[in-house]
Amino acid sequence: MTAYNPDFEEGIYNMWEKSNLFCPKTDEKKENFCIVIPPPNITGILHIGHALNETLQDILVRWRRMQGYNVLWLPGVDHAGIATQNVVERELNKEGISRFQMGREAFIKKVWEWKGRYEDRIVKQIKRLGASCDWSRMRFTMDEGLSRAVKEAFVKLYEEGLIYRGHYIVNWCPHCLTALSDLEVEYKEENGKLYYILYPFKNRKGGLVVATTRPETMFGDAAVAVNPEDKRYKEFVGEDVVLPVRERIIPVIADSYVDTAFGTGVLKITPAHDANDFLVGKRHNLKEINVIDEKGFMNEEAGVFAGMDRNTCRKALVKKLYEDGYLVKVEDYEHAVGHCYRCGTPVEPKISEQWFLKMKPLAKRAIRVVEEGKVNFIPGNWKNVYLEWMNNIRDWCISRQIWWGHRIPAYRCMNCGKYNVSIDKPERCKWCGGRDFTQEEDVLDTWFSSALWPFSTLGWPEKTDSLKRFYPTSVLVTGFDIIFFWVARMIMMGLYFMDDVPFRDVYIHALVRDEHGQKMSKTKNNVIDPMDAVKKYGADTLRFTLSALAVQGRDIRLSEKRIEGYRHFMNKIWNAYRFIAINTEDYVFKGKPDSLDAASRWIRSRFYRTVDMVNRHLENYRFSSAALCAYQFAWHEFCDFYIEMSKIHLRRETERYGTQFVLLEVFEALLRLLHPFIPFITEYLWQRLPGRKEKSIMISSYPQREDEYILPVVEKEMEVVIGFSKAVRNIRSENLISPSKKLEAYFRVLDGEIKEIVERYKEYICVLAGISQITVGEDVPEGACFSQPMMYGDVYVYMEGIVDKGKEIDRLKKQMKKLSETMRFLSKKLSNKEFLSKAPKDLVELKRKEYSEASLLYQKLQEQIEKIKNI
RNA sequence: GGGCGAGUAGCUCAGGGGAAGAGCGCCUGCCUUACAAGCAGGAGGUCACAGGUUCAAAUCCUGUCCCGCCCA
Repeated sequence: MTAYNPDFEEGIYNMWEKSNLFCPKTDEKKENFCIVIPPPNITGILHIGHALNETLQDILVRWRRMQGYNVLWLPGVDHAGIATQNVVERELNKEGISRFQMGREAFIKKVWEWKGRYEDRIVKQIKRLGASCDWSRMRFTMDEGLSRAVKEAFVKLYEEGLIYRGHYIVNWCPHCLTALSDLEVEYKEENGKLYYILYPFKNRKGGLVVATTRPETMFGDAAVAVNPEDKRYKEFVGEDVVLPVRERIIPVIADSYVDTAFGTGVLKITPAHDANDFLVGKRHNLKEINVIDEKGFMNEEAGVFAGMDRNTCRKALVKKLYEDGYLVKVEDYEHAVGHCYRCGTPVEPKISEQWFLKMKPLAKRAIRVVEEGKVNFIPGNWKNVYLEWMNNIRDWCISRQIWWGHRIPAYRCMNCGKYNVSIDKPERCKWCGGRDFTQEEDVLDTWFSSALWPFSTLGWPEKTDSLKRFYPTSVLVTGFDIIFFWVARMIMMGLYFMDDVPFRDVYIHALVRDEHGQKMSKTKNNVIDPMDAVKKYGADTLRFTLSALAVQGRDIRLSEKRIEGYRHFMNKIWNAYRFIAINTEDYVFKGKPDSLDAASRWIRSRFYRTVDMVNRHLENYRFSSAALCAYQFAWHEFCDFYIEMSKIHLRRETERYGTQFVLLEVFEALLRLLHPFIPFITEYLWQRLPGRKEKSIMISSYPQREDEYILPVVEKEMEVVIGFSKAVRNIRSENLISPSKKLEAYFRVLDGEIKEIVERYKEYICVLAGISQITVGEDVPEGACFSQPMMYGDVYVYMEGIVDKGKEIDRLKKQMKKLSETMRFLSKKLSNKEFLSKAPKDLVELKRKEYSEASLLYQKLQEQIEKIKNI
């Protein structure tokens, strides 16, 4: 097969899995390396962001495993409370069934069925990407162990006074019918209206005009407020006004919260339907009048408007206000409106009883560990984002009025009505001794269980070996969108329950966008489904593309063309293998070769330099640099030059073995170097190389810097060889000389050392440049020649009469132009006294040398032009 | 309103004080027995703008303009 075809990928994965290669060894002495996967939601299928996330983790995990670490990559999925409940509900609605008809228990059963289906699907997809997770440790946020951990955590936090139940205004989603945390609300700019409404005084003429974006909440107004400093309204503070339409009497109060510049400087205060008003209400002891029900409909407080939904009511009410003469004016007004991040419905601030987790005490330490570098964000700028949020953190509303999730372990005594919080249902009420309980209906925010993930998955609250061994984990790889939702909360919980950070590094990767920088979304129809890409190009190709694009601090713009481009790299490796296989059919291992040709020593040297760079890049999470560095070596050094040069030595009996040896040696090591990025093809080809010791490349060792193989002298010599070859190639191409035409070349070399190198490696140059014969001398050759002056020496190619004198002169003149620009720049520099005195000495020397070289080349070009003219 | 990031070749992006780099695209020539998913060569950029620091700025500083994201 001459072209790469990734059909073998699935077979390779099965082999790994069957051979148990993903599980950590029990070797106590080895250093541990552990990653817990950011658990994908069970709502649907894997998207390209997951593919990036899994790829980067797998690169780290495979790399460390090969380096000899005791590696655990622990997989799992998240129950994703509201999101999952919504998708399952939508499915049921299609069949005309509502979850309320089914009842809680039957509905939960349905969701578990869904979970089973989608977990399987997601796991299959993660496997298809090549992820080397230890599947025997697969966890689910609602499995038995994790449920136990959640209860344990809740009870402890409650007992220590960090969890409390409170009467508070929260963000309420009228569609999902649940409270949301502050983080789960997305603000979007909307073109609304600002309504100016007259509230007449009760005891005097006139009234106050308030400005509001939400007139329909006025039925819940408890006061109107002005700023105490506002001279315009000072005299009215303490007066009463009459609420239009409802004709309820409410006071005028003064509160510094009021912005004098907003609207008229008079605000209506609706404590039950606005978070800020709620606080004002608390300060002034105002009544909290709820006028909108949980589904967003007006209740009886709205009088004739009762039963309308929020928006219908607004329209009807505005009309009524207008008719009755209360509506002063309406302005267009752009403002941010909060929407439920799961369903997009505008949230309704609502007063209710909820469970909260106090954040300030937990945040304190979580801030310190990041400031002190015990947790390290990469790239570092995310540290500021994290700290900024943590320093302004507010209590976390953790209860949700949904069915799918961890039911809160709080039991209300039917006798005294108080809560007993405990892991299991209590025998007796600790307040009154009652025996009859009902468990709290609410469930916990999904992120509550996710916050425990790095230790709950390792067995907490049991003191397991795994926990001892792998906590703190080594690194968390995730996207910036969940730094607050998840990363921050894990750090707080880890510190609280484990008394140590959950991970030492947090690598924050980019968002994958489409080629135009747009977020991928189904509605825009610009999604690249990772599984489609895998089917079409292979998982290796997708992985390599993603890692090559995974640059720190910038979003990834992915296009199919890009993926296709990197498939060519797989093909290149595939064909390099074919070349080696064809040329080592007779190879039998006979020990280390006694001596090696220069090309072989050179490629080894280049390889180990590459190895060093790749390792350093990976240590710093520079995935893109690491991948591209290996790519550059594999394609542009190993294939472009070494394979070409090896052809000479393979032909000679005495040298054949040594070259075969190094071809195999370096290629085998190159496969190991590339394995974390492209695990399938490297394994597939590695299995086909002779003389392997291990069962799989996965558990072979990762290449590391080997100083004894790095040979600067050989590298320097090969540089000369490549330089001469390129000069000839340039002449050939520029003069449209067919590649099949063998050329005779004359190299004019004055430097003895260079002359010696050229003489010694003539063959390489011949093969690389398509030359039949090279003559080396010191004189300028006679006859018609194309020329290419270089610092090492000048290259001349004989031609029977220069076909197009003008063209050749143009080519040389173009080079002269470049040189003269260089010379002008350098001479300016070198005539600057300050440069000569202040710049580093060796730099000045270097510039001097560059100048003399440039002028020498310039002169040579001029002479050659003259010569051609005279032919 | 506050913060963060970005502006470099036609496109996507590296680089981060000593005169510009890659991939893709483009142009030219080649099926040279590993690879046409390839090989060889080439064109293409006052590094957003304006100041400043420096012998030297794409790179550091200040400001401006655009773009994106986060928070309020």
